[in-house]
Amino acid sequence: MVQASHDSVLDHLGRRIAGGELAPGTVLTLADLEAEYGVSRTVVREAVRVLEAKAMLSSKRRVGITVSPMSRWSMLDPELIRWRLSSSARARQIVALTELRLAVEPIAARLAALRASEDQRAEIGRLADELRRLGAERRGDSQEYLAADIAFHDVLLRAGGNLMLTAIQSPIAEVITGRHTAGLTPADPVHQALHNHVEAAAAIVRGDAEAAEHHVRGYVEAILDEVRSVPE
Amino acid sequence: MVQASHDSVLDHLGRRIAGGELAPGTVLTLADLEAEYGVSRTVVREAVRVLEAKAMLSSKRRVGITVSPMSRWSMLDPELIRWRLSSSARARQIVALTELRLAVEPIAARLAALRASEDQRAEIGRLADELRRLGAERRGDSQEYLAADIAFHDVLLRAGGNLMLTAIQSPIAEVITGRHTAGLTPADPVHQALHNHVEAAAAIVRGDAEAAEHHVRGYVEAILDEVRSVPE
DNA sequence: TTGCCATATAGATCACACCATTGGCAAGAA
DNA sequence: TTCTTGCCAATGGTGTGATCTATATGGCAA
Repeated sequence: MVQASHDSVLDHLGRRIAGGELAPGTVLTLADLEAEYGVSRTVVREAVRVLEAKAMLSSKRRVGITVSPMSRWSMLDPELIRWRLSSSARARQIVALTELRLAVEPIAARLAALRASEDQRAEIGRLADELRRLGAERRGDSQEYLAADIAFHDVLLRAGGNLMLTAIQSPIAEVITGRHTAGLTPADPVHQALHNHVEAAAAIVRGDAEAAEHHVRGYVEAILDEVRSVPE
Repeated sequence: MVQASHDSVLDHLGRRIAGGELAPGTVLTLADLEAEYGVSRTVVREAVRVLEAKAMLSSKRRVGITVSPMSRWSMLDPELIRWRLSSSARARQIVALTELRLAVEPIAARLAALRASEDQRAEIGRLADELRRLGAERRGDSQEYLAADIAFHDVLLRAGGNLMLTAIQSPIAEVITGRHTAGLTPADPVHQALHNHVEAAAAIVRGDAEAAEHHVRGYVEAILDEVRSVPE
């Protein structure tokens, strides 16, 4: 658990940088930040250290604290992804994240088909059934559908047994939720996408790596087409 | 720039956790760490904050600082990847990282074929030529080959224009270097792998996304087979 | 047995002091 | 004028003591 003061300074500063308000090259000083946030040096320093660890800032004696060029940032950092999702770069970040999903999810599905435990296979099958059922009942925009959708992707990524692939679960969940909250999920799910979910689940259950990879790629490609068509 | 004291404490503590010496559930206190490393609270606190940001530690009043379960860690964090590569989990980490490459590199190649700038296409072509030349001269184990190999993957990932995909460049470079340093790269490169590099480059140069993806997948699959055969 | 409360504990924050580094300026040399 | 040298002041880095705050825990009472 982290405290309010540190957390809020870190979060606010992180957002300002991620959102471009503090452009790369901008120089700050500890004294400035102390005064601005009205907190002690300790708090500011610790926040700066964390942002330094994400390669968003770099501090040098006699110079100050400089905002690093975006190309250096640890873009896979979940916190940074969240900040960018809540910034004006949101649309671009969603596309980038979906491209990452297009890379990761099919491979995770392949691994899941090979390595998932019995419990995980059962869980994936169950969740796919639920998605299908809710879809058939035209409840694709319900809370239950959202929960099942998130759980489905969560198990899928975890079942692959690769913690690095699992690591993008939380940003994915956030995007799915965001899409739902924005009212973009239709009550009547797109037939092909739902079909791919169900087929992917079936393939994982029976251990068919090729099919699992193929069907997952199918639905992520559909999502990618969709998010690319959203204007920035 | 970060200072010696902070850096070394962070690095050492990070390694101990990443390497499993400090198992999840282990409870530390600031006072312990202060005494152990012989530095002030400030330094320890900042190191702990950074590890907290990577979800490797969590601190709670009246309890202390607890090592978090591995499933929570930000496994895509470059620093954490480096720590794991230098721990006893090295072999497993290399396999996991190669599975990630299998996901990411083909997609990056596809995007590169679609989006690379003229300069980047030229650079990729040039690097592939150099790899082929050095390979033909049986200099696959030379420094030049290593440098060209790293540069090739670097441009490939960057040319896709997705900063999240680019972000795994440095761990990949580290693995390639590690493989080279360990003397695992033959003077006479495996023909098929080299061929796939050259074909992938040609495909990117001419903007053929399908072929680029296919050839990159080809060589990453070969690498994956290889690293999986290494005993832990 | 259950629930409340006092208390000790450990992190969170603050304020201050001093150190180490170094960018930039000024003086002097070429 | 241009370059070198050396000093100075600014700024982050580290250390320390004090105080605040949340909370795990044990003891007491109902």
